[in-house]
Amino acid sequence: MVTSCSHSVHTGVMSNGATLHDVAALAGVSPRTVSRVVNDEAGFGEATRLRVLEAIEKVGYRPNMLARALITRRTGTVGLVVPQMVDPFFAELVVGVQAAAKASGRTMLIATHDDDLAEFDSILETLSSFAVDGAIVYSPQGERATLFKHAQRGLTIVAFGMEISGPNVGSVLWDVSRGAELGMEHLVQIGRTNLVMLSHTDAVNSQLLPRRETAFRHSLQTAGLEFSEARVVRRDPTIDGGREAMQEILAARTPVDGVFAYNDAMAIGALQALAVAGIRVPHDVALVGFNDIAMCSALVPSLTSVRLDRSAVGREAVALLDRIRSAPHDYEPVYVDVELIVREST
Amino acid sequence: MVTSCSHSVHTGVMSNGATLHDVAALAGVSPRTVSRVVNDEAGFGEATRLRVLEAIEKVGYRPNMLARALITRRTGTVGLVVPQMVDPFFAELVVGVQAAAKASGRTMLIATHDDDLAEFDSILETLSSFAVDGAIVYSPQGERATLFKHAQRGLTIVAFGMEISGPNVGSVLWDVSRGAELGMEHLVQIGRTNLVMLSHTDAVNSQLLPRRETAFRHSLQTAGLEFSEARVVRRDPTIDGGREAMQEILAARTPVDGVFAYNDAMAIGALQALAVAGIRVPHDVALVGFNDIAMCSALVPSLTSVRLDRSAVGREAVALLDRIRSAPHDYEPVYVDVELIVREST
DNA sequence: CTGAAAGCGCTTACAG
DNA sequence: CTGAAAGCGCTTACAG
Repeated sequence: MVTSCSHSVHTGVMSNGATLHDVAALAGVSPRTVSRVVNDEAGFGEATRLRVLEAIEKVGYRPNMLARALITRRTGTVGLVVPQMVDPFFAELVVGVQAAAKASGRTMLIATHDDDLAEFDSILETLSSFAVDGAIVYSPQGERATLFKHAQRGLTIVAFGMEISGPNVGSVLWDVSRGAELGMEHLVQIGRTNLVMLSHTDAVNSQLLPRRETAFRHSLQTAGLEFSEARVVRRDPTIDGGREAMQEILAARTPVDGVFAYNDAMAIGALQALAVAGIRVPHDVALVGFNDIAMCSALVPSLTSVRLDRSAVGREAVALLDRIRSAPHDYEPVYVDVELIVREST
Repeated sequence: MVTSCSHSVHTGVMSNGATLHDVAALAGVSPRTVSRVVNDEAGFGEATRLRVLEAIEKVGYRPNMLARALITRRTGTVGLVVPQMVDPFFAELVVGVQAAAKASGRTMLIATHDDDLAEFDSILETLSSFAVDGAIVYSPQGERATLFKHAQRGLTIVAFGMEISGPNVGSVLWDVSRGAELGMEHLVQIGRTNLVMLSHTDAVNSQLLPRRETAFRHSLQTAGLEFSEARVVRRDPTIDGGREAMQEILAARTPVDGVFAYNDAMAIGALQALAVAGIRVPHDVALVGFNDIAMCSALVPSLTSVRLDRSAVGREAVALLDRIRSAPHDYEPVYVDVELIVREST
């Protein structure tokens, strides 16, 4: 009985090739029976099962997922697509989704689109062609058409941070406005009245970005505090941007005892500018960040920030993916709570 | 002539299915000819080509990579496997490899193993079964056996940060010891004589970690400075760990005017501890970090650090992958230069 | 409890 | 310049 692998027996390298046929031949059964054993289908004798298992072991058989997926259209894999990983917010989001994917027994493959729409499209194309069980995505600039296109072609998609739903596509969001209000209410509650916001340069043009600014204005109004344009300074959402914005506010001698930052990076920059200027946090100025990246608790003083539960986000995304797959109807967007984590900076 | 797609014509959802056959039928040619056009094989008339292209457009045909890869064993995809993404060092390494992969026309799929060997093994298994063109990996704890196993089964592997080579596996490294020496030589050169090191807790047990400590001792010796155990404090390689280590040194009243940190996170922690203690950087104490994460230049004072060129690392890794694939012989490990980036902290 | 046949969507020799 | 046949490695009805 010949039981050698199909490929390159003589090369020595890459014993890549044992197939169902090789196992079947060695075990003296049909490929169909080996398939049954491999997939735990039941409908075979215990003796047969042992013989097959032994043969599998002997030839080092591993099922070819490509062949399997070509038929079943399932791979036990989910794609995760984010803009980038250098921002800790996304790096930590990945951890949350990863945990959920693992818990559901799936391998997660990650890709980054760097806010490039063509790249995003190409990534979804690749994931589609690999027959991933679904894609969990953070769309560039909240772009929708690409999502609908791939969903319509058969890719199950869950989008983060934007409201979208339709055949084969759903979304998981968090209430950014509510988060911003929590931060602002906290500043008011601890007695701060001269509040400023360090905002994102693009906050005026984008679909998604202005929500924190709107919440800032709204919260001032609710607290009976006065708003003026001088109280919002916009820069890149980075440490450098935050430092510059804070310096500009100090240079303009705008009265300030409370700062709300677009994100934690800007808050860290503000912390530096305040330290250099000899202004004490929180004694003279209280400071609130956004996202609660891991570094917030390691800063001196540690930073009060708005947290999104990334594990919850991951769980909800994977769960929604499964619901859509089992019945591809429209699903309501899922909301995940945000909370304010109060630390030394306030 | 019937030209409808193979699947679920009546569902409306998921027009997933146009195949070579559908295109061929519409264009009035054989599937073989469509395949030629799709793959730019040449050997067909211009008129035929146009007719096929039109048909492809009309039915929305996209080649099924699963079917193609089942035969060709190639996918135009490379896997990147790292421990995690929360450490900016890895997040930034991903950027470097991503750029190189894109430049070579490939899509990169990333996975994280979280230093779990079983997870690492399973990820390589998945990548293998997807027939990626190769895997670029940062092995957990420098583990080798898993790499050899998958390489032998046919997966082309390039490993980071460890010396390994063999059939189907190569490596790209950087000289950590040299980097540490550069940092130490710089501290000595600017006149610092009381040097301490903030080291990694596990630096004593591991294969990879002790190199920086060894370089620290060696550099002291070269400079004619005295070494004592009190001059090395080990903690978690985090901001908190760095702060604690620095605080311990200050509390012990160990004379110190120069600090070499295991990585940038520990250096940031040290910066905080020094600031709280009212010690000026670099006037009283000079500080050198390791890895040169992006944040180094945004700190106040900005942090001198040992930089690894992540773009170069990415390029070398992808290039080595191609060389191994084109001729799977043993290749010498590739070394990438490290350099010291001097900033305000020294 | 088990197997022979068809086929997933494509490419690879081979023949004209 | 073009096509009919075989087959990549597996699963899915179907038959016994």
